[in-house]
Amino acid sequence: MAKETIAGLAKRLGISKASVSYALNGQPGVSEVTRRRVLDLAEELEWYPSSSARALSRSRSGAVGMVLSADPDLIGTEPYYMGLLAGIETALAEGDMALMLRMVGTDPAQERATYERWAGERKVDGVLMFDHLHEDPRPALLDRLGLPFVLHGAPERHGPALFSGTTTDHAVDSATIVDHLHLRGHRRIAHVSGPHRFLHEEQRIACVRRSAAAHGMAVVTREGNYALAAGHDAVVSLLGDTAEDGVTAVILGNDLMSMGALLALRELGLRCPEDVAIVSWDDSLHCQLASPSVTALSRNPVMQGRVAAELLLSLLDAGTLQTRAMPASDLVARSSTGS
Amino acid sequence: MAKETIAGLAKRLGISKASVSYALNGQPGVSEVTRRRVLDLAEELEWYPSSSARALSRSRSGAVGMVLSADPDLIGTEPYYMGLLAGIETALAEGDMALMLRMVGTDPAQERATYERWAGERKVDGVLMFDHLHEDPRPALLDRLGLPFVLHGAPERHGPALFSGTTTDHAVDSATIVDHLHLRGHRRIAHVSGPHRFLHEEQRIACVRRSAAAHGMAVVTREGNYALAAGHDAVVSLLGDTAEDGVTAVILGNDLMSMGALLALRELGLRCPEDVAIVSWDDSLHCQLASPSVTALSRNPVMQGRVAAELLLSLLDAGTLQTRAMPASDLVARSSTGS
DNA sequence: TGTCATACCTGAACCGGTTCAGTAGTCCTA
DNA sequence: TAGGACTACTGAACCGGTTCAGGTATGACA
Repeated sequence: MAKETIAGLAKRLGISKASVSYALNGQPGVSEVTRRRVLDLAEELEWYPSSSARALSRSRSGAVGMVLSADPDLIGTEPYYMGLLAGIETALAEGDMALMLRMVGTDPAQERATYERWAGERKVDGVLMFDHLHEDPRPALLDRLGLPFVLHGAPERHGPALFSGTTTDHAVDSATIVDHLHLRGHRRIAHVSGPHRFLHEEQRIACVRRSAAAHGMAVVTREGNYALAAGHDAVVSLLGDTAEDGVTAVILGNDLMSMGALLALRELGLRCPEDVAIVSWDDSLHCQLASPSVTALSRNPVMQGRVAAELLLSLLDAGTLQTRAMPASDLVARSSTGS
Repeated sequence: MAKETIAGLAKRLGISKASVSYALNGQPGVSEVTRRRVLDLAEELEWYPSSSARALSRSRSGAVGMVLSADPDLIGTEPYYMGLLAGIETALAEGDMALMLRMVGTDPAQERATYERWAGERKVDGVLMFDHLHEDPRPALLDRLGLPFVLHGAPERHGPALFSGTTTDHAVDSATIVDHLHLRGHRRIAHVSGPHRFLHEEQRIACVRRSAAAHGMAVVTREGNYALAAGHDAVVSLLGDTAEDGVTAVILGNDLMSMGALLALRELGLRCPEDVAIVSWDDSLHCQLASPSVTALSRNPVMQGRVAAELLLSLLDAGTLQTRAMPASDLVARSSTGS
């Protein structure tokens, strides 16, 4: 079947292309009876607007882009991103926007090159980004490129927003975790964070310190990279032969490192939660299924993705910069803290 | 900065748009010195072709689409798809194609509506699909819509291919699993498959039966839906109070159901692998981390995604229908079968 | 009756590329 | 020296929408 076009519809109805366009887009300039005739014919012939023609004349691509940077072989292990993606996609679909996905390696230059290309080719109308970095070059880059964006996990700021983004109150989340441990009698805890280059990890570290200090608790910190082995190694270094300080609880930056921590405890002959308690800063099926099951902060990635996408949509069609605070996360108490 | 266009380049160089276009696309019709001048200027001005203009005039969108149908809240639990996605995306990027992702619920009508829309709007040049269904309406639909596609997990066919796709030799995979169990002394096994509406599940059931029969082993089958609870419930029904037959090993259709099976065994007070062995038809971190760790068929989703995407690329630019057989999967022997 | 506002509609330009048909100039060959 | 082949280039049409400036017809009002 040959594709119908606006010109085709116009010819069949004996009217001009312009009228057909006005009718189809609900714009004034056509009578109700003409509009109906156009709409009926369009439906009958299964006419759809050509997305590229529309993109060209409207200078809007109708798509937003998202770059996932991670080792392709490890990407499947992060359920958090899949959840985000699901939330993002449902919100975008409601706003009639398509999602363009790109996966690149861990080299940050690739992510930036992708943005440059997208902007140059006008392939996406906006971009969703994650994880604010220390001295993050990306906001300035995107501003220079004229690409609207939303940063999921933006720093909290007082005063007017510099860009759209979602924020998380790390102080509340930290207090939730630390209080939980304090209540269970822990006085010396460890915090194995993700990489320090992520701003939110720095903030978490500071907030955990503050919350602990308020209870008179001591904190040791280690830097991990979110991989299983990092959690494992950190725990070995904290609690193995060379350890001197009596750490009785470990907070780990994500679910994978928490799993690594459990493995390490088993190797070291330490019982969980009797000897050492474990808390994960990210919930997932892994935390539920592990034995012992792991107490975790539940962050609801689907909802977060949805909110981030909604921010982007409103930025795109109203130009309103805004930040939105994520609701505080709930702690799901499980066996690893003796609950 | 105002966007540069081909017309702008042409004006600056004092030549025609046509020459600029030829020069930029490596087409004949311009002298080498002109080509260089165009290329140099384009680089200097950071010119990129407008994707929508190009799409319009070439009648090619430069994107391929993929619909993931699943409950948004459960999508994160299937690492297999994330791996596929990663493989697909890297292959597409090499072929300079963008990936358009759409997530819909479990209603198959939504998937079909998406294809209709994509075809009507000419938003994608082709589509990647998964999981051949019983009497699958999708190939016929896509043919009618004129949308090229690749079906990952197509039925094996003798004779010319009706469409492009990847195939898996379920007989080999089944034999791998069944032989492994036979070798360990199991004579009565259970097979908890995924939903029968998937063709590959039917084939797996038949192949397991055949492999088992060859060894004189008996097989009981149950149908699951890939969810944790399904694996749990199936095992309870197979091995709980009401069970009569002495099943000593259970094959589960994916990693989640395998985890459910482990939970059920624990509840029933059965030891794994001493009382009952478990094999998962899909490997993942869950299988590695479970205790006992679960013997699983490793399917390498990243590679599979890559192959599927390559098939689509060659279909799009050469029109060659082809099917490609996936290499046989390896069985990763772990504790759940006493390895 | 003339003037004006309004509703409805149209031709043409435009978005930014690709591509076809045609022109001029050069060189080779008979 | 005419003819043909080839190279380098150009103007214009085209892809399929959107949108602007204008053109009629109609009715309201003075």
